[in-house]
Amino acid sequence: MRDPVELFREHLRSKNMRCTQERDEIVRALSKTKKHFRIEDLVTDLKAKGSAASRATVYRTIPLLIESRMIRVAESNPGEESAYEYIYGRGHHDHLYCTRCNAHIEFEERGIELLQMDVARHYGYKLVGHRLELYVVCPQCRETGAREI
Amino acid sequence: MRDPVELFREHLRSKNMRCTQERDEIVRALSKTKKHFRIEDLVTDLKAKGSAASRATVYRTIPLLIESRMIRVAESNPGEESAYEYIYGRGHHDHLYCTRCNAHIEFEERGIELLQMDVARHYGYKLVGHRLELYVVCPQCRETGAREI
DNA sequence: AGGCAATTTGGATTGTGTCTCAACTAGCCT
DNA sequence: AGGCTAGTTGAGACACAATCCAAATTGCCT
Repeated sequence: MRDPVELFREHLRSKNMRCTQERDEIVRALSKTKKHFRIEDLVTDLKAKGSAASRATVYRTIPLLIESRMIRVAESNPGEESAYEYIYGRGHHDHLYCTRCNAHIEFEERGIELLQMDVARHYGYKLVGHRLELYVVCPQCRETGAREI
Repeated sequence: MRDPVELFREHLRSKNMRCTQERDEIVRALSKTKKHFRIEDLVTDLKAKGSAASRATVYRTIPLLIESRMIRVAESNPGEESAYEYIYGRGHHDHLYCTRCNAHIEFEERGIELLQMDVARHYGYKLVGHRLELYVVCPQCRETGAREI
């Protein structure tokens, strides 16, 4: 697998954008985590690590990272800060969330993916992405009346 | 089909909450639209119609409407205001969005729904909801290099 | 090394969404 | 119908994410 920092640099060059220390640091920090992360937390982490990257820079870099397919949106709900996940080099997967404790697990279901392509094709479109989230109540939370989505 | 206003009133009563003119007006306004709507627009519309419902009240009513299953989140992406849709009395459907022009169409694919239940069951969970969004490039937008999600 | 142009920075700003609290009102009881 | 009580409302203050701006810095090319 390619070095994430170098890969991102290539993406930047292909857009005639500069390879800067701050952008490198952001990629380096992200490539080490498997967990979903929120931008504000990332800003704090970077600051703690002594990185020069500021809030504004982090916010500006996120769209570039999405564009380069190194990260993607993992959680996005009204009124709460979105969470992202680093996906470069990892197999594709979707998520299953417990609506009560917010725990999540990853799953892959090839059958669903194939049907999605069928749907897009049926309408004459080219499928370029999807978001699938399953909301469940996990056994531990089963008892109380769950807030359902 | 039941009168939406009356249905929502029942939901309120079941929670020992008051049936107010403002809440009625909000439901009445929503039940007339098929389009996805944003809260700030709804506030503006209500104001224009001479409704007494204020911003705070609208924001407070949205969670109640979701709870009663009369509306649901239709679009939620980082950095943009979420859109909702009125779903009472309408068949279940998911959405297909063009990533360039933001046009969307509704679809239903029973096969996907069934597989979703399989996935949840496989992990021993009870499925209480899901969100499925397919991102496509529509023929009109096909030409230019699409921003993919 | 020099110079240009793009990028970064930090503070100010915007806009969404929440909270506060006094005033109001729905629902109930008699 | 009148009045009590608790839930609800509205206006504005507030909190926060996210963006914008001018000024300073940096990477990059020659």
